[in-house]
Amino acid sequence: MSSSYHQFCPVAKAMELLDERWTMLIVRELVTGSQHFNELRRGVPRMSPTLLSKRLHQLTRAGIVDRHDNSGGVRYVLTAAGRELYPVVEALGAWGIRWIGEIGEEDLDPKLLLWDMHRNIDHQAVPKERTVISFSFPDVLPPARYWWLVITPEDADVCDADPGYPVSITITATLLNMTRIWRGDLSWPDALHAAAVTIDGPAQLRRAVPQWFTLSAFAAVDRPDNRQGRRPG
Amino acid sequence: MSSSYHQFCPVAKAMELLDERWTMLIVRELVTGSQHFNELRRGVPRMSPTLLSKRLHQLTRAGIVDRHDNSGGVRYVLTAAGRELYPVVEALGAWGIRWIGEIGEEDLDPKLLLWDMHRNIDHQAVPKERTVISFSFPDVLPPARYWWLVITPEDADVCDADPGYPVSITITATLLNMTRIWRGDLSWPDALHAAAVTIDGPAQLRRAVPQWFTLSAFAAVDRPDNRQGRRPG
DNA sequence: CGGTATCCCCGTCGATACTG
DNA sequence: CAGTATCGACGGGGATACCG
Repeated sequence: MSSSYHQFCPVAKAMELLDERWTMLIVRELVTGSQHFNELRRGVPRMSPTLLSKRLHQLTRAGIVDRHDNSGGVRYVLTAAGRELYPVVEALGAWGIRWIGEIGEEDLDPKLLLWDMHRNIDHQAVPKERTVISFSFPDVLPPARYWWLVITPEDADVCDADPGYPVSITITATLLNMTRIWRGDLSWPDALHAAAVTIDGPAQLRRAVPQWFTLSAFAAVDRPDNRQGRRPG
Repeated sequence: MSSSYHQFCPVAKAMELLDERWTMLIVRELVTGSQHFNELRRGVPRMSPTLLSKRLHQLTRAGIVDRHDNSGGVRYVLTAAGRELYPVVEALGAWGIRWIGEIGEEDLDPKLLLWDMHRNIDHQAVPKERTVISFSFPDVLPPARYWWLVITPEDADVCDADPGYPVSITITATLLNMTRIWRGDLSWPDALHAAAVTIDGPAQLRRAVPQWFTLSAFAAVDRPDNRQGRRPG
């Protein structure tokens, strides 16, 4: 229970509910479409389950989230009030991508990156057959260096072990560069031209890869001044 | 120093800087135009000076605020990055006013209310001569029951003691109702009609009073469903 | 899958007093 | 006016283990 600011200002009243650590990130996850407890956890892996549980209770009491216990598992769903937090998340993200360009070593996480990417695949753009993308992050120590994305027209799965299917495309990049592409700090064309990322596989697929991913929702936000944004085209 | 979320998501990076207690309220004050330390304090009176000082340092280090030490006193001014937090404050306030209609006894503060009102006077609408408005909050215990607003074409001052000038207008309302008017939860016409507020003074001035105040920036936000908003006209 | 229980540390914050 | 100094309590939240 966060304490009150003792102010009638609506900004203060809103922040009483939202300024606690992790809360906005949970809202972000819910806005993104996660609903199940363990699904939410994947979006905030460094949060303890106890604390996540507590926050979900708080958000429920605040009328931002509804807990549905239908058969099929428990689902946390945004209420009308919760859905209207979208502009807040949007404004925060747009500001963050514009003004916090430097992301540290500590902020990088291949699992989180793959988890984000798998949620933002343009299934229209991917081949009808099962497509397996192998990711290699040469700068990451072996347990987390190799990842696979298994994409079908209906679904996408993240694997941290070789799923066994033939690999269609291999993407090699430092974790930072792959993250920068995802965030829109670096465009695919620029990255390929500078050899910041390498795509291996049949030429036809290789050229198509950038179309497969809808990048971060904030990738398209304009950057201040001359900072690198997504290149048109 | 707030700790990191260890996430590359721009929402997380933004909240690392903004999710600490009081921080967004200071940004709100800066956006509103306050610049001097003790001026900022008036907007967040329950914050200790130590903590305000700490937050201002943090915001400065984060590149959100610049500290100007020109002669004329120290001024805290938003940087370009800081100014761009306006949409965040706006989104938070709009959400808050829509979804947090209940404000408790604890959130009411005549000093804060008068401080807000004095910053939002339409000097075009107020008579050319010095205008003194006396406020009376019958439900508030005497030390804080009576307030005065001394308005000139250039300036407006809040007084907690009779400034001595002849009073032009007396406004009487419970602190809650005056606050609800200020927030746009209750319109002037509705409040007057329901006798939730009383305006005493010359008829000509009485009718003009509602024009003198630009209400809270969030007063005009639409309310969900049938909740009371500002009445057109 | 969907959480609770427990433990303990350390940082945050509030309160108050004081200074250039 | 523009802050610092100091101090203590509390509770937030991280870690880990465990349960239905």
